[in-house]
Amino acid sequence: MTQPLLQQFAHDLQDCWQADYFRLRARLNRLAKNPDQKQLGQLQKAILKSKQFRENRSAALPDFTYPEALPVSENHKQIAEAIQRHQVILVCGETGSGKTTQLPKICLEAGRGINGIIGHTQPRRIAAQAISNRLAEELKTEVGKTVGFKVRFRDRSSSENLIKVMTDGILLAELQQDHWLNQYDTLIIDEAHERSLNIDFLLGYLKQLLRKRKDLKLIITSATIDAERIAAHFNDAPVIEVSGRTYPVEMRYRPLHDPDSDDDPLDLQQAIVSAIDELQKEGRGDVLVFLPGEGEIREASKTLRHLRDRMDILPLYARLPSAEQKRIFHPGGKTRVILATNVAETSLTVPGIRYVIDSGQARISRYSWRSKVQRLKIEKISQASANQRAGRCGRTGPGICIRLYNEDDFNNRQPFTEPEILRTNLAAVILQMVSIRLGDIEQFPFIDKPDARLVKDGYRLLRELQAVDDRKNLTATGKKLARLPIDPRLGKMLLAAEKTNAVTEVLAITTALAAQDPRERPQHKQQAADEKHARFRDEKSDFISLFNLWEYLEEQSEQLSHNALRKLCQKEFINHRRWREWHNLHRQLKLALKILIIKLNKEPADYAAIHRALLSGLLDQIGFKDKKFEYLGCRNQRFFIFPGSGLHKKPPKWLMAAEVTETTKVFARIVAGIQPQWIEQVGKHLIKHHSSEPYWQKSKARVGGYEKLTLCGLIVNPRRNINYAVVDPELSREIFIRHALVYGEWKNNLPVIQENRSLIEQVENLEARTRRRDILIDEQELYDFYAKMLPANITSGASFERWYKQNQNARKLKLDKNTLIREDARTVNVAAMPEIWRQDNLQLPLTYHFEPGSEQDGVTLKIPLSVLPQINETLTEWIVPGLIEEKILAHIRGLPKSVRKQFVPAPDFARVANERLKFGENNLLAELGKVLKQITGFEVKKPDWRTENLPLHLKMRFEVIDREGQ
DNA sequence: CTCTCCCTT
Repeated sequence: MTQPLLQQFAHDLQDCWQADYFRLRARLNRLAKNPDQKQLGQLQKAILKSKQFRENRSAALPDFTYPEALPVSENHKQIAEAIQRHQVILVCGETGSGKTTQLPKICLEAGRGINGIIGHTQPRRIAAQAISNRLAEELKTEVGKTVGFKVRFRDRSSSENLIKVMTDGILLAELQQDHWLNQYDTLIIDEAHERSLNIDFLLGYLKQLLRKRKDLKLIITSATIDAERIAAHFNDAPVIEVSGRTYPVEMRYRPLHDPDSDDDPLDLQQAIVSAIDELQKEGRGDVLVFLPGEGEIREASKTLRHLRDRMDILPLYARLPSAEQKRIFHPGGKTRVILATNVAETSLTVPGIRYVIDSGQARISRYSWRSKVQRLKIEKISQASANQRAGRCGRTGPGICIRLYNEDDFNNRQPFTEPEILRTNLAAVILQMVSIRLGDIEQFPFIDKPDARLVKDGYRLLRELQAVDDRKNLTATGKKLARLPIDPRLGKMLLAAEKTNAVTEVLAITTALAAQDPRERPQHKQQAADEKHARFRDEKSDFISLFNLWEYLEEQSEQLSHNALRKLCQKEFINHRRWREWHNLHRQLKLALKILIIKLNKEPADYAAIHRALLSGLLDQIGFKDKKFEYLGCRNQRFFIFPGSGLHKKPPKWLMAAEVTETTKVFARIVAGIQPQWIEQVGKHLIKHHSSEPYWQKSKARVGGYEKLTLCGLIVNPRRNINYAVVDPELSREIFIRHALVYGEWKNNLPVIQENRSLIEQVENLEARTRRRDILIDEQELYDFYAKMLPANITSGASFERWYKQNQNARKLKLDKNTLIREDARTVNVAAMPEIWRQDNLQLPLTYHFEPGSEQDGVTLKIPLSVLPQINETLTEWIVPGLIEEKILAHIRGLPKSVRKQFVPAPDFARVANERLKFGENNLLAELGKVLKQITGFEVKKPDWRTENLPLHLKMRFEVIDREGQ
């Protein structure tokens, strides 16, 4: 019963709308395994609805023709056939061939656009919008129906569209949601030769996708010169050449230094002057001069001052105030000389140019993975770029291009400009790739594979931003960053601002950093502009300056009409268009934050809250003022504050920079003063600790030490007190055991420690009394005893106490005397060294000290002042029994030589004499004299006895104590 | 101590 029904469904699926197909097929497969009547009914409805939708699309197919004047119209049949026959084709032809607008129509002719949408991508928003308008016009419909477009901030697309024009960035963003790009049945990637980051990523991705989606067609357009490489990347896809509708351009090479002439080489400015002279002889016509940068343009406009009454000298670069840029598109009566940067090469088309002068140079942005700095150096442009420049004068009639270099130079140049992917930081691309689980980036089929070190560096930045972990997996932060349509550094600032409660301020600032600066400085009104902008300026932070500007403009835009705001912007030197961009970006990000449930703070945030959040995205762009005006940054990089900064005159000790770029010098642009402690806190995960000097910190009963903190080589804190156990628990444990337990340098109330300590003191006292060093087991043995007993995590008094209280085993730490006394010293005669001195009824304490050479060495008798007169000094001569034999020996040895020789060997005489003496009875020397005479018959005369050279420890010391115990 | 190409989610 269900089987034929399922077959019918499978058949009907073929006629469904592409975007539904895969989803419905999956549902059908599930039901085939596990049939359910109710769900089958629902599926049937869904299939019918989708079929109907597709039929509607088919019915909406408009009639169209190809404009006869366009070259591409001649080949439309050939191209349509190629599309039907191949999955990928390349169409190349120069500008003016009409390929951009006609290709979508050719796709319709080839039957595309019904099952799914024909997606057409452009590098620039303005172009996408203009092309969709043009297409809608040619197809006699309104934008938004058959033809839609979608760019940032503006979406006029829907599933009704047969053709959807968008920026390549939009297609990439859609990839995040729909990895299969199921809503499209055809994709046209236009201007692929520009090889932007977006295009290279798309072309790599599409190569993989085409294997999985055999129904998807891909058309790539490119300049002829680049076509082969791209075709090769797509398994030698066919290349269809479409002739351009351009006029011939005569090339003239006028190098600065002519090898055939003895003249001195010209400088660039002189060369421009003579080129203009030469071209004027060819007849009237506007001139477009390509120069590397603003500086050269300013200089050239000065050099060409003398031509001003005959010609309009017009600068043209991206940052040019909008009023000045408009003059380019509204020609006056005079001949125009337009001094332009690369903007005029691709982004802007200057109408009516007859002559081009090409300096052959451009500022090229290159990111150095070695120094992590972006460089903007003047370089020689490629052949492709030079040809593009020359082509700018062949659009309305034959033109002449003067190259300020020679033909050999041209022929020796690189054929193509290096694609952006080889010379930029890849963090943002990698984040997107990881987010859509593209697997190993090394395996990704890029047309030009970026250097492994560049990929590694991109991961490095993502690690620093905590977007990926050590194993290159996306973290929770990384997932959020991938969903924010902004540079990962800036996204990170926003996420950090949630924690510091400064989202409102940081949102305004990050969007300002992502957009272009709306502040204008017209060449001749710089001072006036600076004065107007001065009131927003903050002396500590350029970021705050941006926020001040934001607040002002927001307030004004709420209060004023559109026109009034425009006028205000003009008066205040604010580029209104850029302000709109900033505002739109802000709105878009605010919405994205809302989706992530990140709330904006109502209360103003303070400086620290704002800048700590900003710092989290700029941790590798910090600097320390090392010399006057010169900063030392990460990896020993030195840099200067950009002169346009509000901090330029008052440089702070520590700063962070939104950008670090090398031009004539390494400059930090948009900077703010920071506290080094913030770096320690915000950059915790990147800080390297260099610990040193562990020591026993008696007051805290732990091991203290010091550490130096560095971040990417920069010393953030030269010397910080630390708990050493955190960095080296093993060593700390050793030090703890030695000082706290072995040496007893720990005050505490734990009985086991107290008892062990007093036991050790007893044995030490024994050593003092017996004047020996070898009774107590040595320190190492005591250390080993504790080390064996203590768990590895005991590193301080506190951790010891915790363990001791919780662990019955800890009682085993109790020492006994046998453990403490060395085996060979167990038979020490202690009685001969009494601790109490007795005289009649008097009992006084005797203390012992063993430190030869010291005043305190020997035996000390403590006598209260009150009993001092009662002390029998004669008795004290006998010192203590344990020392008397040594004292006798010393006395014998102290005798004059002639006397002394009667008692050789002296130790034997001392021993025998001692045996015969009665300890403590009468005067020691008198008794000794008697005994010696008994033994030898020799009488020692009284003056021969010397007492002054006797070692100190053989004389009783007296310590008199007054009533207060002093 | 003094200045920078261009895009985009």
